[in-house]
Amino acid sequence: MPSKSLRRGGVKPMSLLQRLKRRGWRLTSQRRVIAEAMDGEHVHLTAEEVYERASSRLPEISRATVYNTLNELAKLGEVAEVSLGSTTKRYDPQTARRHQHMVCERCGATRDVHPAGEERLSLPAVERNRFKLSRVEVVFWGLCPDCAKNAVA
Amino acid sequence: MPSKSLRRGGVKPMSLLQRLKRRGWRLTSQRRVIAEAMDGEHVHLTAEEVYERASSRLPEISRATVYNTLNELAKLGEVAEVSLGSTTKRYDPQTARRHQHMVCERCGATRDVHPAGEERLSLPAVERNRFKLSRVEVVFWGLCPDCAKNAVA
DNA sequence: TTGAATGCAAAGTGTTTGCACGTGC
DNA sequence: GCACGTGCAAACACTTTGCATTCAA
Repeated sequence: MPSKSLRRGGVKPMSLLQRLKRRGWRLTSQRRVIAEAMDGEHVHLTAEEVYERASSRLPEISRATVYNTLNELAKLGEVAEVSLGSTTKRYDPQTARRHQHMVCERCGATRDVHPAGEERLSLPAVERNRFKLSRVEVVFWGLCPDCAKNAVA
Repeated sequence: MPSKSLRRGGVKPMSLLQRLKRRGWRLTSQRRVIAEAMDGEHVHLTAEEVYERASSRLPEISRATVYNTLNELAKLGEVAEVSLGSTTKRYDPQTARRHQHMVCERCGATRDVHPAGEERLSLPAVERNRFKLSRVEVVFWGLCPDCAKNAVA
């Protein structure tokens, strides 16, 4: 029986670590635990959260290394910096598959969403104001099931 | 001859200051210069930029007052906090008319855009994952005319 | 008059950086 | 071996806060 990700019609994407190895990225233990800490779907950690996860596996790691590494990964395009409401940066390792985000206004829970290829990059000429558009970022806001339940009161 | 904003079919919106007076907001000189500093279309200032503009008119104003006031205006819903890439908050006084943003990836120039009422709040049920959606935020990224010109190289 | 707003300075987050030391390739 | 990564601590950028003073209503 095929795995869920295969059933959805795609090829299972490489892990972040695999992608970095393939690039010939110089692989230290610090970089490995960072890459492992932030991999997965629906994962959008802050630098501090990456640090917590990484240092539970490698206690001598420093915050500076986490910050440096996250910046480098972002520059390489292997993770994406996302805002999602707060001013604290979050990092999204899902760069292979174009997607958007859905965020709970109450608790901040965030999920990746994959709309059916609709979002066109078009804008009426008057509004476009001679900008050359390259991408559009979409965030859906609402209440997650748990918060919606408790919000009835 | 009607003004441009009238020709576009809308009623000219009240200024931020007018809206605050109507609310019976306690009006100090500091609050007045802050409201005047950040009003207008396509205006998305940082707190520091508001402070600069305000203190050029009222040199004794303090940053703390600017920050306190911006937070209060945001809580009242009279300005919106927007992120737009950087980790520094920006403040948008255009709360009357629902709109989105278009940002230059190179220089950060930001314009309000008003799409033709398309953005539906729908998402396939599978993707919606039982979230109760309330709004969608859209940011168009690209190059402004000036940066597009210089980017040919 | 009085509760609310202000200014100052200190403290609190989140992030970057200079430099000596350590290490993967 | 050496270029590059790491750790530390200090610096930096942005924002919030405690408290005494001032002021709009």
